[in-house]
Amino acid sequence: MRADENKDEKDENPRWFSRWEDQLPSPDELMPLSQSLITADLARAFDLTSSPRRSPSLPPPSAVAAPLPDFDAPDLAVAGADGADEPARTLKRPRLVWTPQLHKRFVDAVAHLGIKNAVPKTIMQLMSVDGLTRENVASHLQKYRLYLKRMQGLGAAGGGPASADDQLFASAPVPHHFLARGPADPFVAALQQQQIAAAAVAAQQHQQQQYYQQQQQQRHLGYLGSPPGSGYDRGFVARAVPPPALHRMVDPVGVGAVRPSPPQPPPPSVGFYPEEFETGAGGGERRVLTLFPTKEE
DNA sequence: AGGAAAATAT
DNA sequence: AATATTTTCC
Repeated sequence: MRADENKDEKDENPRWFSRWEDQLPSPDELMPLSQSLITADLARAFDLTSSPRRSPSLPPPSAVAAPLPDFDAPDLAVAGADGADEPARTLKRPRLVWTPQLHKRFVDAVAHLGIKNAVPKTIMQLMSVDGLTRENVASHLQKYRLYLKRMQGLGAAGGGPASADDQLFASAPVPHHFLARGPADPFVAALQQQQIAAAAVAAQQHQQQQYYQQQQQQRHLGYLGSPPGSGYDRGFVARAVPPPALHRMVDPVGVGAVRPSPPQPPPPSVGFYPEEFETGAGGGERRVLTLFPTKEE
């Protein structure tokens, strides 16, 4: 089920490189971005204990621009400390959980690729998240597009807060270019604001939730993650660890609504996207792209 | 491969 | 029961 993961290809214009450096390097986002989706279980199953963080066959940057920062893969399950091991039996790929961080990265990738090249494969390559498959991305992209579509519908009507439901998507500011034709609509602007605002909250909540989940799961697995209160946001990528059999969790807090003014979320700096986006290829094309060919751009 | 729909798992 | 993610089909 996992024959080809990252077989890089070739073409990419060194041109964007220059730009990338200008846009991506948001201290906040670049640093913590990469992550390894290879769970400890999986790694073990393959006897890859040493864990060369990177994909063995990860080819030279010449092919896939690697503007996305390198990282320090936070191994989520590093048991072995006090005799707790994880069942590596489950060789099935655990469900990928799209954390706000991951999604952010996804959006970044799409944004910087320009709709033109924003297809599953390229996106995946750009994200360069170990273990991420094309399918994962394709699927997410599908959903994301749907989300954007819905969002476009809102426009300047009497629509209230776009969609407070898609917490995940709300966790990442949608680059304006993604919205087909969205001049300086005050509403759109406001909407963006909301998104951004919600982003922080969403991320936080999601974070908490995730944390909670992990706690539960880990508890079952027998190992503890990072201690609360300190640097809890470690593993950005969380795989749904195949639970033993029982687990029933209902969010203790109302994670369903994102409107009450939270007593503590000082909206951190959410990165914005510069308004670039040109099909830098060939030479001359310079039109604003809209995410997908849903329209006729 | 990409995209959309159907199937599942949570 | 509703979603989030995966798998299948075109």
